[in-house]
Amino acid sequence: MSQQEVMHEHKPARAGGRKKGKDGDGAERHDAIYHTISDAIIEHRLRPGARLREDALADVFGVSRTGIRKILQRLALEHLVTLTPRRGASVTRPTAEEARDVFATRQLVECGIMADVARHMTSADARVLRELAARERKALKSGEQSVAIKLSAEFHTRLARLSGNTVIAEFIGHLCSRSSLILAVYGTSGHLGCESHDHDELIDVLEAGKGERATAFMGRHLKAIEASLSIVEEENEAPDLHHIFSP
Amino acid sequence: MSQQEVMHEHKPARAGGRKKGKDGDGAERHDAIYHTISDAIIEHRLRPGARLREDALADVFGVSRTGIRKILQRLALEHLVTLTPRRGASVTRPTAEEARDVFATRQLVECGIMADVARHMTSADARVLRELAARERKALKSGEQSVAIKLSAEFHTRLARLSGNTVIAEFIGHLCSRSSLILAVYGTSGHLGCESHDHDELIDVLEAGKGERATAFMGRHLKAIEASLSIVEEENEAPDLHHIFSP
DNA sequence: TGAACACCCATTGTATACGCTTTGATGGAT
DNA sequence: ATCCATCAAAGCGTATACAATGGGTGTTCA
Repeated sequence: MSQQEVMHEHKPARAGGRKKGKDGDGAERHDAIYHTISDAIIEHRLRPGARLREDALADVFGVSRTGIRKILQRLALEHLVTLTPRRGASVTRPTAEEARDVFATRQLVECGIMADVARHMTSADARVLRELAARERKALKSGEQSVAIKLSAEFHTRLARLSGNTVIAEFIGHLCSRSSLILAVYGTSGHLGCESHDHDELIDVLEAGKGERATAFMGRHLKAIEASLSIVEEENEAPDLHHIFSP
Repeated sequence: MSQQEVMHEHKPARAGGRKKGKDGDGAERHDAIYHTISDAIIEHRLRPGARLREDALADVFGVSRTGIRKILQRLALEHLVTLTPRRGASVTRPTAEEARDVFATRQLVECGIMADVARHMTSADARVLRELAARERKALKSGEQSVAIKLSAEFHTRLARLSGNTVIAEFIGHLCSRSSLILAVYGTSGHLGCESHDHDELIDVLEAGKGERATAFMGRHLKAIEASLSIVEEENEAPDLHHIFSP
């Protein structure tokens, strides 16, 4: 019900296209839709469990179901949405096990690239990252959790890209997206995501070229995030109506 | 070509279908096709660069292009095929950089899970893995490189699954598939893939619970594989004809 | 009154048709 | 003779139509 407002930018169709009026930009259009939906999920404007009906999305974005299906499949392969055979798509609700595995994996890979990142980081890179961290802090302070969460994921993703290893950077990007989902389900309302100044400190250490210290710092940082969650198996599917309404 | 007989029943669709027999297997059918194509790529029966035309595949497998497109997209997201906008699909030809990144990543993650694998491995697991290793050695000896390559990838993938971390295991599976492609492009005809007895030795160490030694062993193992390749940037697409013909 | 069955609707799965882009060829002009 | 332009064909991109399934609801019988 609340996911409706996500798609405000209706779809002025492709009327205005330049030169080749047609939809030469069709591919880009799909990519844009993908990012719109993806962002909405990462920012928790589409909560886990939310259903994503194909023709609803189709006419919101002004494309046919064919294109939407393609996008949903892509999201499914990234584990952001779950495709149940005859039931359609819905935003993935990560299990406790998945949550633990994702963070264990992040611990391994994000720590593992810190040395490389420290080696490659330029002052320009540091500036961009600090800018991100600043925006994140500001969003956090002004209560815009959605924005803060997305910025945090983007920070980690960009950081990974500095390792120079495209393969692992892409993977870390996916892990960060999934982490946003995990925060949505298992996050305690108190503090969410990364501590305010952790990211800034991390940049300092990295810019100083201290790879080993950065590795340790990232390890603590991720552990802190995970510790702030309450990852407990909730009574899945067909749950606890009894438990809810009994007292 | 053994899949031909599958397709003669062109698409009487589900006309005559026995009651529900129907396409409860529709999804499974697509999955089967996916694995068929995927295996063909991993086994080098479809070499990098090979074009995969949609309607050709469609009528080979007796489904419509719609289903094929879905499968090709999935393969594309796993980097096994490359989708060029108006030109269709072709088996990915990994770049040298990609090859290096894949192996660097494998070094990090596969070594990183050895401790967990050593902890979880049961004698039953060891038996299964030894069986795989034996089949791989046999295939290698009898000159069936295709089979050996696939078995090697499967060995590493199964091993990763023993870590208990589904997320990282899936990732490693993808990396192994991509490695098969890399072998196809950069492999020197001499020896390919894993040394004959490496896998057996690794199982011994793991079964003995020596996590650290297993980590080191895996590190050497992967390094040996990478060293057996000749990863050099080949003049990619429309390259340096100038450079080639100038002197 | 409760449970089971049947029907209907909502929604996905699949195929096909059409349009556009690109590639390769052929013919004409310089 | 070579180069360029126009045209034809082939293959991908998108939309739409149709079939089938599963769930929800209403009704009926015990």
